[in-house]
Amino acid sequence: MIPTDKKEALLAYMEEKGFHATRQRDIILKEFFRKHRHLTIEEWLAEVRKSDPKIGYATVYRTLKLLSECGIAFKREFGGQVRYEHATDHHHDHLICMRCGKIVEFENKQIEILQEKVCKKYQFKLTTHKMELYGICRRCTPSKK
Amino acid sequence: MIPTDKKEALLAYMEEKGFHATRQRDIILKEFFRKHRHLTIEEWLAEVRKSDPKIGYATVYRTLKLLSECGIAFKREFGGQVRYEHATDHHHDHLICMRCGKIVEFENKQIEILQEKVCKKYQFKLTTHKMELYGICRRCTPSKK
DNA sequence: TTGAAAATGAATATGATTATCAATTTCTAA
DNA sequence: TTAGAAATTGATAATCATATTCATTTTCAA
Repeated sequence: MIPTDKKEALLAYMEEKGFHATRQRDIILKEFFRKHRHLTIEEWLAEVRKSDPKIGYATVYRTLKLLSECGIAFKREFGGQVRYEHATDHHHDHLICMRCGKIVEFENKQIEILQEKVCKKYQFKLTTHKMELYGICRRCTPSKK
Repeated sequence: MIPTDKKEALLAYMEEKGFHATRQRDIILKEFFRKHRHLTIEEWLAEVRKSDPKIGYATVYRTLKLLSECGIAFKREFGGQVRYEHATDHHHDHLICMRCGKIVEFENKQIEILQEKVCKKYQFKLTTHKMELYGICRRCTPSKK
């Protein structure tokens, strides 16, 4: 369920920092990998509490931060809401349905090449970017019958 | 100083809504057009208070919201900070220097065409998008001498 | 097993934004 | 011009998401 390499990365990071393994962190890690989604902290908290209703708000905050520090999670911000998603080794952006909230990850090398071009034009050295496409997904589009 | 058409747009909007003209709104509008920048509310407040130190926080919030409602300003969000910029008739995105905070507006039709393509691929109907390129501007790049 | 260090979770603090409300200002209509 | 209804202001309080504090509990190395 939990990818071995991710688990090891976390343990190595905790070892290095002198952090302790705890029941709560185990639960949160397990729940994090059970869902392949881009959930808000509120939503992750709800998931985690299905396993242990006593887990606190702050612990979820702290543990998601920990997961992003050791490269297991990415912290994202869509429309003012912080979300944590599974880290990937390739860069990707997001397509968001404004009606149902569905989020699709996509990659487009051509766009990234053009972004580099824009930066060159303005003499900027590109470090990172943020791109979100907002629209209406197929399921939310009224059919034309 | 204040573009006539913008001033008229605001007056028409206020007329329609039954809003009153006030000294504070005049000052804020004037200051808004004095600066061609993407300032935060905090920063606009500071500008406005140079003309009238008694103007309150809430008034600036409300008036910038008013300006965006009638199409004079655009509300933006960079890195968790809300900013208000001059409205333009063409869509544009932003290039942001991570060191000095310099913001450059740019337009790139090719990227927008590719964004449409991505949406088509995932069967989304594109409504709007958000793209920010973060980097280091020329002035902030150490020269290689 | 023990004690130092870290983690938890409840509560509180913070920072940005929004709402409340009494006092003031604007504007319409007589 | 003026009265009064409606809107605005600005100080303050409320809200919301996130971060911090701290006493208690847990972990882990010796």
